[in-house]
Amino acid sequence: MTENPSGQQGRPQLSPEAQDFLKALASEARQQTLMLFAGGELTVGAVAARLGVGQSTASQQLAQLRAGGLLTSRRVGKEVYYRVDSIRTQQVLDELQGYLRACCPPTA
Amino acid sequence: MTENPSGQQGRPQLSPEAQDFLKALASEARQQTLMLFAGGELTVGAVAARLGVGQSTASQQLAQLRAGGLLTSRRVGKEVYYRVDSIRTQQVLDELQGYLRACCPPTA
DNA sequence: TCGCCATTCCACGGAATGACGATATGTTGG
DNA sequence: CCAACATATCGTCATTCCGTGGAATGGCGA
Repeated sequence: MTENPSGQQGRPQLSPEAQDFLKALASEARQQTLMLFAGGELTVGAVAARLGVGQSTASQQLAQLRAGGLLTSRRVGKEVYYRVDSIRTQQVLDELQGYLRACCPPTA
Repeated sequence: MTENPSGQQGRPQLSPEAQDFLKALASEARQQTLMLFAGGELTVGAVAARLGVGQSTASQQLAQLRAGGLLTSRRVGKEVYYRVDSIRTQQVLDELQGYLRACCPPTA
């Protein structure tokens, strides 16, 4: 259990999205996946092909990145295009920065 | 494995420290641990007591947070005091921000 | 309606993580 | 030097995570 048996400790003040953001980026595989989007939009199939992984794997990774606010998706026909969500990414990053300042004031 | 047979995709451009930073913060338990330091310095024993975990567990968590650039340590007698490393934390955060901008230009 | 693409769920192995106890390292005091 | 204390490290075990392939579901278009 990564759990807290006594449950006495308070919970983190980070939003669930920020939690997912960190988890999404903490994986080297997902960092690489994210880099694929430097060129623009990509479909699930395209990502799977470039990474050399199964289609369901790609779909899951993309879902995690989307949950973390790093990607958005848009359905075009039968295909779904993913792309970077710069705005939300920046927002979460700002939240993170605020969290770190709150927890650890640059005092002495 | 997380390997890439084709080896075409480069490795992540994030520094090892930034990697550790993300991994350290991706854990809810370590987020809580970090919050303990809002008040100032703490020894390993104090952290273990407050978290209600074993001494070795606390030591390892603190080591991970230190590896990620979030904490520094200072030895006083037989005790080791940990505290937040605001400067390095900010540096890593900046690197992260740069990485995200690089991978995902706010194009269209 | 049929076929395609994507998503979701399943169960499975392997790798990584987290916590613990025991032990090693290091430091202070007697 | 030795004993006692605080920390670090090591070995082990349980749990979680990751990626896979396969199958079922849903949406959309021909």
